[in-house]
Amino acid sequence: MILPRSFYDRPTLDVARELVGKVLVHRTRGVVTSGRIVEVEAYIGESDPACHAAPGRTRRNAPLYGAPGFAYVYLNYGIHHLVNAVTEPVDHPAAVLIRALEPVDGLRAMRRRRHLPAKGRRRTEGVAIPDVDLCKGPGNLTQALGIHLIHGGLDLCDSPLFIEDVGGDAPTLSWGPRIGIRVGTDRLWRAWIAGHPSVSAARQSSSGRSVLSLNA
DNA sequence: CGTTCGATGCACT
DNA sequence: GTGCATCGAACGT
Repeated sequence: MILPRSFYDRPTLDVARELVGKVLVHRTRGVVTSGRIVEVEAYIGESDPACHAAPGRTRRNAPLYGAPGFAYVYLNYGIHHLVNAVTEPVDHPAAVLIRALEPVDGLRAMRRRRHLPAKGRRRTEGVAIPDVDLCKGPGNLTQALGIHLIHGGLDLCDSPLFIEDVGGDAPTLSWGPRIGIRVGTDRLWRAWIAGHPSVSAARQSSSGRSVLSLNA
C-alpha cells in the first residue's frame, strides 16, 4: 500500500522513524527501481540551522513550506541529487532526507545508471559496484533510481515516485547525529537500521570517532 | 587501512 | 562571488 498523505502530515521525527523499512519506488519508462529505506535524516523548521528553511522562505525551499507528502529534490555540490519527503502541515517547513536503500527491484537498471559516467566525472571505474552498495548514500540512491531535479514537487501519494508499506516487522533503529553537515550536529536526527550493510558511512576528519547510538 | 581534495551547478547575498 | 544535507580517486601510512 502506498503511504497516504496522513502518514506525512505528522511530527517529522515520527515520520522519519516509520519511513525506515518502507520501500521507495520509482517507475520510469516501464522500468521499476525500488529499495527498502535503511537510513534517513530529519530536517525540521527554521530553527534547525541545517534545514534548508533556516534562512526563511525562498524560491528554492518553498516546497518545504508546502503540503506534506511531496518530494523535495535538490542538487548539491553541483553533482548530486538528494530526495526528501516533505512532512508536517502547510507552513511548517520540514522534511525527511532519504539517505540509503537496500536494493529491492530493478538491480540491472540501477547498475546501468550507477556505471554511467557520473556528472562531472570522466568515467566510472571498471570495477562492478556490489549490489549492497548500489543505493548507499543519498547521492547514489537518486542516481540508481533515476531521480533528478525534474522530480522535485512530485506527489509521493500519486505519482511515479512513491513510498510503499510492504508490511513486516519494524526494524531496530539506531539514532545519532546527522552527517555531512557543519551546523546542527547536536541534534540526533539521523536514524538507520543498526548494522545494515547498505547504510552509508560518515566521512570523518579524524579517525576512530564513535557514533552515539540509541535504540529506539 | 586512513585522510585529502577536486568536480560542478545552482540558489542566494 | 560564496557555500553546499556528496562522491570517489589519489594519495599517505
